[in-house]
Amino acid sequence: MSERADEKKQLILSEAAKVFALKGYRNVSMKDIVEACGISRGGLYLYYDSVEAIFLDVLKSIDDAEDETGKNMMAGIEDASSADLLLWFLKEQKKEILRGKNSLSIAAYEHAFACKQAGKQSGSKHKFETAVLVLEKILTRGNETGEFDCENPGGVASNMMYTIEGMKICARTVGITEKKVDRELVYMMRQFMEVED
Amino acid sequence: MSERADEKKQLILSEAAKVFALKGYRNVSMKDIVEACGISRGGLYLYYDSVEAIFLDVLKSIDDAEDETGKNMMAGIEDASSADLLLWFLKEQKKEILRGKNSLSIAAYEHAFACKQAGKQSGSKHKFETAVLVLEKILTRGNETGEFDCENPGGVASNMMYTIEGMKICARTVGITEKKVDRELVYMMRQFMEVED
Amino acid sequence: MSERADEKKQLILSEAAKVFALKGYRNVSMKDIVEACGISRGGLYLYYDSVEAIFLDVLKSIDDAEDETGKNMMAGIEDASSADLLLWFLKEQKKEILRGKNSLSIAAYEHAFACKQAGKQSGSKHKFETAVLVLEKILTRGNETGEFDCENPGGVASNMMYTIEGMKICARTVGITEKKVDRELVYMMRQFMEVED
Amino acid sequence: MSERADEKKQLILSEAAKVFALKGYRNVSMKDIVEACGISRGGLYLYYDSVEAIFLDVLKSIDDAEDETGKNMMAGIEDASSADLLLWFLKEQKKEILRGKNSLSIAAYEHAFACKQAGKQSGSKHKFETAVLVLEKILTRGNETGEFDCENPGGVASNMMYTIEGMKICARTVGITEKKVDRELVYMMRQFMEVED
DNA sequence: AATGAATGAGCCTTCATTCAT
DNA sequence: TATGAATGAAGGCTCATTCAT
Repeated sequence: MSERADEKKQLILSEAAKVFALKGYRNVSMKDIVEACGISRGGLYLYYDSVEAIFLDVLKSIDDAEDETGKNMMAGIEDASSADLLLWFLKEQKKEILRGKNSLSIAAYEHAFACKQAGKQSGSKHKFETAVLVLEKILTRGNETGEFDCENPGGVASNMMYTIEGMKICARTVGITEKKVDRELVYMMRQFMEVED
Repeated sequence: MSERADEKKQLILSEAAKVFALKGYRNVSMKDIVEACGISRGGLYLYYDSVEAIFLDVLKSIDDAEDETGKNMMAGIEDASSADLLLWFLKEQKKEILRGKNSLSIAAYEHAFACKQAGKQSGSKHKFETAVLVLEKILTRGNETGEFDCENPGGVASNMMYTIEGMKICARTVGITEKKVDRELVYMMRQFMEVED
Repeated sequence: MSERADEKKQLILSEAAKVFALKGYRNVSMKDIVEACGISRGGLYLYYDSVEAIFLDVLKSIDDAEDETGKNMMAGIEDASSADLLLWFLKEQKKEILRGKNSLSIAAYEHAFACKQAGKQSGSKHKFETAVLVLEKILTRGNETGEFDCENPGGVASNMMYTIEGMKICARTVGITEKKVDRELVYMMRQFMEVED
Repeated sequence: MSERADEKKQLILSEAAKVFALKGYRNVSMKDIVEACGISRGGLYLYYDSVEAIFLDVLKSIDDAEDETGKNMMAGIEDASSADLLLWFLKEQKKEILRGKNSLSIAAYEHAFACKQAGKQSGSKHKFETAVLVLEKILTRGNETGEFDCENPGGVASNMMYTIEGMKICARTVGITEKKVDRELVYMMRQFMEVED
């Protein structure tokens, strides 16, 4: 693919991302994206065959960006305390939980469901498992440094991520308050460390 | 509404429920339901104006049925131990988590998202909050009988329900195994009672 | 037809007349009439096969009633002056012109057009021609009594009715004011009699 | 709008005009127009959103054409006598009155009624008022040149147009003969000029 | 590469009409 | 007679996808 084409794809992805954040996945038609990008219907088809193809690429590009951020973060604070790492991690999760619009999460859920219905495999698996692993690593390190006292880092990590995932979905369906999120996060941390209110 | 019409509605609801379980919410058209029910297009409109109206009634009829079951269960085991009640509660949740197809949960999520996008209010809030309350009541009673040792029943209940909700959504997106569910449930119970592996 | 059935038809006609006055002809469906009459769909079909059949009967019943009124009026005022008769006639026409809603005239036009399109004959011909004849008779009598000075009563009568018909249709399309109607009527009368402003 | 699109619109308008002339306004569906134009359903929607939008544009294009003709006519015969202008004007009106099919007038009436029922404003007002003004101007000029003797040109003009409008509607409902039209026109002209039979 | 007009399938909705009760 | 549930045709509209330019 030429450099020119690559730029075009970037344009499409960044505009499409806004559309998905605003309208979810199921409500987005090729027309929406075409209009958001300011290109022609046929032009879009030169790069992507379907809304789904675009969405998958949007997700991928965002994941790549997040991985990058994550790595930089990790690298930049290699000498940070485990508690700091944990706080950073949970703060990110909290942001994601509370980010209602401007977030692709609803679109991602919708897409996952559409895949399920069609018998396809959605791409969200990797993201969740990665988060569990990162969390587990932080806990383990905290155990080593004596910051945490966590018998079963793997189990705790996976429990925490399920709870966080539960809050994420609840925020998008039944609703949740920031206070509630904070309470849950503190509750989780108490399992292996001292937290003041 | 005549009894005749009521029977027809029951037919529609039960057939539609199967369709929603199979195809989710967004993929279901009036045509799908019409065909599933073996009635005419116009005939369906005599009873329901839209797919959404049908879906809401399907949900309601199921909730009613569940409330009924729940009450009977509660009544039938009023002298059951709190531990038994908790086990029954968690077993129900586990079933719901693992019930992939044959479940309306995906459709319910999709509907909640569609509501969100349209600025409407989905009906799932009540269900979640009720579950938290039931769980809290069980925990409190267990404290009183000395079966459980749970300092903060409200907090634990809400934490447990978020975790369960997280597993539910994960089961429908990234996938989850029964073993994993069991491990999480045991982990949760360990917070306030003795559980053997 | 039994007396019972006749009463039912009367009910239908009187309710339907209101509907036609309100919604015109083309916007009226069997359902509208059924609802207005408070009878069943099938019940209506026992008496009338179509909206058109009902409308024609409504027109007929109204024409009959008007003929009756007209005859009574004519009889009751046989010794009235021709000028008085003319004034009564024009007053009736004015009322009809200005009666926007609450009038079947739009429905009648719509029906006539529908007939035209379908190659049928509408029933409005008779009404118009009758009016011309009545007017001509009044003018002729006025000539005889010396009240009017009208060389060509037939021509004037037909001219006046076309003008009145023109105002009627304009009232329903481009709009017309009462003042304008009065001015036109006075203008017409000046052709054969003295009229003060 | 590109030239290409403009041509397409022209095609649609000219085909649609035939359809409206043949079937009136209320009997015309998008499907009718689509078939008349030989294009696809979706294709038509690229240019017009509704039958009404098409009809309004048809009317407009015809009005524009008529304005053009009128101007040319006026220009070409600036030195014509007022009597000639009047004759031309009345001849046009006569043509319009007698043009049964091949005329959009029924459709225009139907549309006006549909607007009335829907509480909208139909566009026919302008046309009528313009005609009154033109006629008044002709009469006034005729007075100045001594060709006519008309005390009240405004009143006469409006009276004439109501009568003409009456004939127009009668031609489409109760029917009218050419002879009858001629007689009326002569009758009107006699009000302010000498006319031989 | 890029355009955007055009297609046609598919869904939604209404309504005249029939028919078993 | 009377009911009103049921039907299916018909019309409205949208959208993914293609294709000539």
